[in-house]
Amino acid sequence: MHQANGHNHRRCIAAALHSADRLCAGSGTRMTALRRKVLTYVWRGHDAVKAYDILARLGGDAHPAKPPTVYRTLQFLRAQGLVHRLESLNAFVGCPQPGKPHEGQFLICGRCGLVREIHEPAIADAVAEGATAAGFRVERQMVEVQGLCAKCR
Amino acid sequence: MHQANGHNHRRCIAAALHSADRLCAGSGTRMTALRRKVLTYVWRGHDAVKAYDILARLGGDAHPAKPPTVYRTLQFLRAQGLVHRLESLNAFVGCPQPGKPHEGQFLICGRCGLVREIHEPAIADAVAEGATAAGFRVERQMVEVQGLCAKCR
DNA sequence: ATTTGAACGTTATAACGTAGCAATCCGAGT
DNA sequence: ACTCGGATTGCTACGTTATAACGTTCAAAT
Repeated sequence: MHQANGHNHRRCIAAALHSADRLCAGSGTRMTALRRKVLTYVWRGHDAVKAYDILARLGGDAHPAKPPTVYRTLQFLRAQGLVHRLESLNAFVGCPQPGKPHEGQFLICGRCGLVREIHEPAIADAVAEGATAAGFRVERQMVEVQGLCAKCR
Repeated sequence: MHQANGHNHRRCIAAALHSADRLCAGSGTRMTALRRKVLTYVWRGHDAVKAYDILARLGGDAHPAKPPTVYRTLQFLRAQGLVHRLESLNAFVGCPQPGKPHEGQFLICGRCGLVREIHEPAIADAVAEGATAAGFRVERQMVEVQGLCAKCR
């Protein structure tokens, strides 16, 4: 436990929480207990998390949380760049390098659920160029790749 | 009407229906009245269509259609390559060049809703290369760009 | 201590999508 | 023409994803 996939996952979680504190301090926002709880759960692994799974984790059975609680919190975390939404899965994943604004690309393993975020300028540039050639002004790129990760292929 | 955006849109619809007949004939499937109706509605313009909008159009108010009818039909049209799903919009759009299997990219205008499908090998290649470099085996690429079209920018 | 805006709670509902089974259609083979 | 079997469509019911609107609490700054 905490050692799966050849890495100490506690470090991943700790790094995410640390980045969160840093970013909130920098943006004049607050890293509250709820936000920390949600971010920690998003980082329970390197796969994507469903909003309603988070929901079920908050408050337990007796006092379940309501959808807006989770969606608001996720929106905050996304605004800070701490979490990304995967459009093709309707799910969320922690950003391993928050802080720098970036056009990330996501590799999604259909077998084990692993989500790997990469930042290839060649991809972003090709997309920007293709869009520009078609007369489009780009505001946001969404690049998601379904496939098999190195371990599962 | 039918002349908006500097083109005769009836030709777009006619071309889509013709491609549909051709593809169905080739694949041993049937282009039924329902499928024709849905495809025609998807092609009512060059923007994306929501499943429940199609639903509302089928059967009218007195005898409304049910969700499975529409989703099944859309799935069929997607399998034939006649329609694509836009993951970032939860919506559907007609494919202007059905028949050839392809890795398309979608440019979505946030102002007028126009969806333009492009096929830039440079994008597909860059994505494939980035994924391969990360050890991933690519099965499906999803590239969707939000922005402003030439007219709206 | 009071103010004030952010954060969180709650109810209700909208929007999106699928499982499973029944009825019907339609074309191939007789 | 007839019938048989698979494809297609209809339907009920339900599951999943997401947001609107408003009330309450909390915490930092004056």
